[in-house]
Amino acid sequence: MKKILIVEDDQSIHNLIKELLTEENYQVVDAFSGTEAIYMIQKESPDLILLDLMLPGLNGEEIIKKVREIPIIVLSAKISMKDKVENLLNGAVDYITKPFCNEELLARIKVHLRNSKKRNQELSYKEITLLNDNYTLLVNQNKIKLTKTEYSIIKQLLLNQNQVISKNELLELISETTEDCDENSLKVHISHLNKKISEYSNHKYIESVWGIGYKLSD
Amino acid sequence: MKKILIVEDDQSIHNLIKELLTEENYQVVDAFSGTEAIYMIQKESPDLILLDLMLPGLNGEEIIKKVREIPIIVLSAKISMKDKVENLLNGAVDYITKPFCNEELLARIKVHLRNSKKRNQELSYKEITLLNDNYTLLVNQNKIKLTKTEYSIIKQLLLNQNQVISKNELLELISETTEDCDENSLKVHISHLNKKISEYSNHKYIESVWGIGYKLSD
DNA sequence: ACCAAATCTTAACCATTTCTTAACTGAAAT
DNA sequence: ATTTCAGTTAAGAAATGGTTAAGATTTGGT
Repeated sequence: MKKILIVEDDQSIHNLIKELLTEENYQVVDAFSGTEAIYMIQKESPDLILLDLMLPGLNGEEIIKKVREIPIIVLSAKISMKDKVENLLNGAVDYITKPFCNEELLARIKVHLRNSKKRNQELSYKEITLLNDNYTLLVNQNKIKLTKTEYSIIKQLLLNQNQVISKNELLELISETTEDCDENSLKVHISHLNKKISEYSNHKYIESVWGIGYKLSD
Repeated sequence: MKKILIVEDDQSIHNLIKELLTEENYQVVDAFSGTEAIYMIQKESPDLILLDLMLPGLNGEEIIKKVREIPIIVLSAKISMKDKVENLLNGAVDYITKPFCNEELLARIKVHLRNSKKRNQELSYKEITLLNDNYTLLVNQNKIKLTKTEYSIIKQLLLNQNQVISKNELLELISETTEDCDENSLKVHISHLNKKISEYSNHKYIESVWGIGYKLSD
């Protein structure tokens, strides 16, 4: 049974959605403010989030930027194209304008739950494992805290284990989270990652492919 | 660079989208009918498909049912909720109604490309195999690291197994990656390649064709 | 709204890899 | 035999990668 977090401060809309989802056999978790949403995400780790944008506490946009692992569908009365595009680019997987049709909402939820199967698997390679809830990397069972950039990089490498990831590809990925990142920066991040990993392993993990990019070493 | 297949029979809409995507640095592949779409999917294995529903040949709905691995965004003038919901449930990842806003289309494309993972195919000839996107050549199962120039050369030869590749052709190819490469350079690169391969094989692979260029030897 | 801490970028330096140049040797064509 | 092209090798040039530290920016807590 899939768990869905509803983040919506308007009581009547909230209940409407909750009823709809419950009828469809989803497990529903509630949040009525931005801060409560953050708390519930950590506590319940839902499979999908329905997110209103205008919230007390923390607004929706900031939640989108924070949350990387869980698909977020924005439900908003804001119909401006700028809002829509911005939120999609920032990390939302879908944007539905209110008022919406129940069937469409359910269909879109199903679409994004279909994909989330892949997302929730633990990523491992040899002695390292990336934990998907927080920014933690296990190296021979030792926990290492990663920054979000380091996390993005190692995740991308783990997702494509036998491929070289070009520097540009990595940069694009990173610039989703941090602006203004060039090859120089990337070098530094990779260096940090290798240093952190090497504390608990003799194996060199991230290998450069000269002039192209990086890959996990064999 | 991501490859996107546009399936749309209306010439003007097709071109409009193609222009938009090309500007954004996507590689575009075209299909103007359902049957052509199926053919291009197999031949080109695009990373994403933009699909019009009303098509000559095979209609869009059937394509959605056939294709499982590649994300499909439906572009349709059909605005009925029934159509929308049905296609989403059948396997499309998104549904955009025409006329659409360019920015929204681009944003939604990005969303669905975020999730998609490209697969790497291999190029083989006798005992050698080029692991694509890995810059590694297998010779009798022994891994050999290639530089990007060596990779470009051997890849081109493997792509045209029974043809002689002229020196100029190879030079043009190489100058994409490194400037200032002349015939002398090319000689050296070929020599390096042959040397590397010969470590694990008695067979001579790259053969010169006097005055013309090179080919894979029989 | 402020300050402290964490994180990211910039820049400099050095090490390493790859590329080109060039000289020499060997092979093919006329 | 001579000329032209190919293959090999070594050395120097050029480009890229790794490391580090400092300054800038962002984040988090009070």
